[in-house]
Amino acid sequence: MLVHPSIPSRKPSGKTRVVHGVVHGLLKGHWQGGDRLTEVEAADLFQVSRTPVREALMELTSMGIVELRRNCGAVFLPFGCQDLRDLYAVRSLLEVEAARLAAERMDESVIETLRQKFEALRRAKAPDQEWRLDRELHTAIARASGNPRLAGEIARYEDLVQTFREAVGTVLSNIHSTSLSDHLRILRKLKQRDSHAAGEAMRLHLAQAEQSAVEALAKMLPGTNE
Amino acid sequence: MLVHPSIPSRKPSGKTRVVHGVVHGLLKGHWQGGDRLTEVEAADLFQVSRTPVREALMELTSMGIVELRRNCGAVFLPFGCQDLRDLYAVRSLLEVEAARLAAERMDESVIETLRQKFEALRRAKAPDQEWRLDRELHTAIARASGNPRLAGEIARYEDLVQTFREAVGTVLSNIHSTSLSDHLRILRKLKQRDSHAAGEAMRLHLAQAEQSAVEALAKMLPGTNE
DNA sequence: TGACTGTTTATTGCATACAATGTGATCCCT
DNA sequence: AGGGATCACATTGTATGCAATAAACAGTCA
Repeated sequence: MLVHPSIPSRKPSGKTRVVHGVVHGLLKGHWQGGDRLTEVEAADLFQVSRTPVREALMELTSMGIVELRRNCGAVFLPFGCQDLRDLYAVRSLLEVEAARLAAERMDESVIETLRQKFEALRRAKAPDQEWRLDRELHTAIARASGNPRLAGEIARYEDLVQTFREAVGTVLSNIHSTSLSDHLRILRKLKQRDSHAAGEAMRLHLAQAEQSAVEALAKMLPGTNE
Repeated sequence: MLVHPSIPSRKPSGKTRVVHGVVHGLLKGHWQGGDRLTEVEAADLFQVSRTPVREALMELTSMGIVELRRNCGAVFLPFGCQDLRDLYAVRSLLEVEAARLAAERMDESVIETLRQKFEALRRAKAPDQEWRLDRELHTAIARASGNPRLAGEIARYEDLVQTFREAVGTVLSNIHSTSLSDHLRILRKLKQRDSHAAGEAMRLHLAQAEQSAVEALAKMLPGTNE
């Protein structure tokens, strides 16, 4: 959804700080489902005015983190391990379909693009770079589906998990060892234009990612949520 | 996503007016994909300040109508018949999965709820009421999937098409004649807990809705977009 | 002529003040 | 004491001004 400006390195905007701060607090267990947060509370908490807070709360609403209620502040939606599994169920639904559609439309130029991105990912060293290239690969597959709106929804979920990662720092990192072989399998099936197999390979990959994410979350929320 | 306050009848907020106005203009062909709209332009156009305009543009971004670019204004994404088909492809993906999951989890109380909503829909007279009850039925099925996030995504798409309807007035109305039998079939399969059949019934229903919507859009955009 | 740099301008980001609105409590009347 | 109207407060919605930033442009030096 957001286009990355070349070499960002910009100071994050107030809105971004609030979004990250709220997600951070949620993942750290400072808030739970049902808790309320008004605009002035958040503005005071993060030392910004209400304007960026409003924008942040709207973004959090569209992310499914909070729900805005008139004159009641933003109320947190439940967020435990089961909710994370639900999230990955939707993400998997979208990305599996994209992989299926992409397999049917594969041509040489797209295959070459994906191959290059995979090679870049294989050569990546720093975790930050890995995450970025991993995301680029998924984005490329989503675009190859030929359905821009589907690609957009997938990008929303990539934004979401990226926000989670950035909010907790780069803690949960060593996933890519298994992930490389997953990606290789997906690309092989895409190259063969085997729609069903490509979808299943993507499903398997996301199931792995889900398991890692749920385990990481379970460590962060020791018993506070379900 | 948004909870409807009891008996709304409120004056729409400035943000809402801008969102509706932009969507209206888009559907009327006043804007096309690639066109730019800055905050001050929109504020001048709709006679409100920049604050509600900003919020409206962000909502339009999350709806996939425009894309925000720094210091470039909001640029419209393409929106023609093919884009509408893409939209329905995603909506169908989500709602078919919800119907499948719901079928597996059906119990007596949910069946009774759905039956009541269907009866209400069957008895509806005014088009407004029909749309509201139709949406309530879809929402109930989505909730019955047991995946709140999936239900939330479905609600986003229901918001989207509702915004389209409201933006053009209540023009495209007489869809429900065929829709009633569709809904009856879906409910029958759900009641039988036949996951696959329920999903296919939902897919068929949305294919009908897609066709109606595309035809309506084609009439509104006579050749301006593809 | 062409590229580079300083300046100007357009546009967004943020803060503050104010208006509108809903909510809850209090107080009065019966 | 109970019910209803009223008032105070909390919260959101909107307008406006200013600051920050990026894009466009022109002017200069090679």
